[in-house]
Amino acid sequence: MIKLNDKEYTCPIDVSLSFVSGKWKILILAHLAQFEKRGFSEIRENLPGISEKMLSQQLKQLEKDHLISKSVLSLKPYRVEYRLTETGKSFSPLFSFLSNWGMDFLKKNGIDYLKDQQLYK
Amino acid sequence: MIKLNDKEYTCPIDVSLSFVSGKWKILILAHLAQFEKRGFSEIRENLPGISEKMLSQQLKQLEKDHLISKSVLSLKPYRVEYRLTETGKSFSPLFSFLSNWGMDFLKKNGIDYLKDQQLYK
DNA sequence: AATCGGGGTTACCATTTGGTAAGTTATTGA
DNA sequence: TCAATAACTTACCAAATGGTAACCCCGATT
Repeated sequence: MIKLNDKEYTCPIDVSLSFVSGKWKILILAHLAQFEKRGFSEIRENLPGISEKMLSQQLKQLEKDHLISKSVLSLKPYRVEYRLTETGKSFSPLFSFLSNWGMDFLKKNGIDYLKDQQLYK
Repeated sequence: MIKLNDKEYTCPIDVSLSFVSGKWKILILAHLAQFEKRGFSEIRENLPGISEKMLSQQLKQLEKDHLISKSVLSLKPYRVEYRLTETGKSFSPLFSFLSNWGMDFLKKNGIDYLKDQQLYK
């Protein structure tokens, strides 16, 4: 067992997973990898089905883990901006692998995601 | 939204994640990627903390999703062997990325996993 | 004055996930 | 004969996760 910050990990993969596991984390990170900077509602609109509570929770955890950073653009009215940190960006190969794997799988099942993308509005 | 087999996915990444999300799945797959073929107890011993119930559940799901295959070597006594299918093997880049990312992170935190491995018996 | 949009929080509840412990069948070794 | 090992299953319970809905402030638009 590996011990770090009072937590135990069975192996390095376990360490990595502790950052990105959670129902929406990878999806949020991948979105930010694509768009550079996004507001709360922009992220929400890109993840059909996520509730504001969930989004808020996951963003907080990602921020705590230093994978994303939040800038408050103005207090009144309250406007924010989320973006990946360097640590967050270091997961990019993960997002592209998962995205490519998923597109491959879809293709084998008769769905051409890239071609049909306009259908998924 | 992408529809496949009565389920909905927000994007290709979501499709990929549906196969490998779950507390122990990636760890089990990565172990099988390393060892080719393993019995039930061999896997369990490699994942400190997993219960037999969990291992049994996760193996069943992985088998149902065709990421691993199970061979029954003998009925009396009951002996089995698990290994990755070709689909399972196609996730290998994922395992190596996560493993390398984890080792990098550990190194930045003063832990040299490769060097200290013998300590983690 | 009322509504919309941005960016949230809170309370409550249901579902899912995970943990513990015990039981099962069968063989091998001391 | 007793214990250990392999490969599970089952029952019961606790904790974590996730969903719904309502509520908050604030400013701009209609």
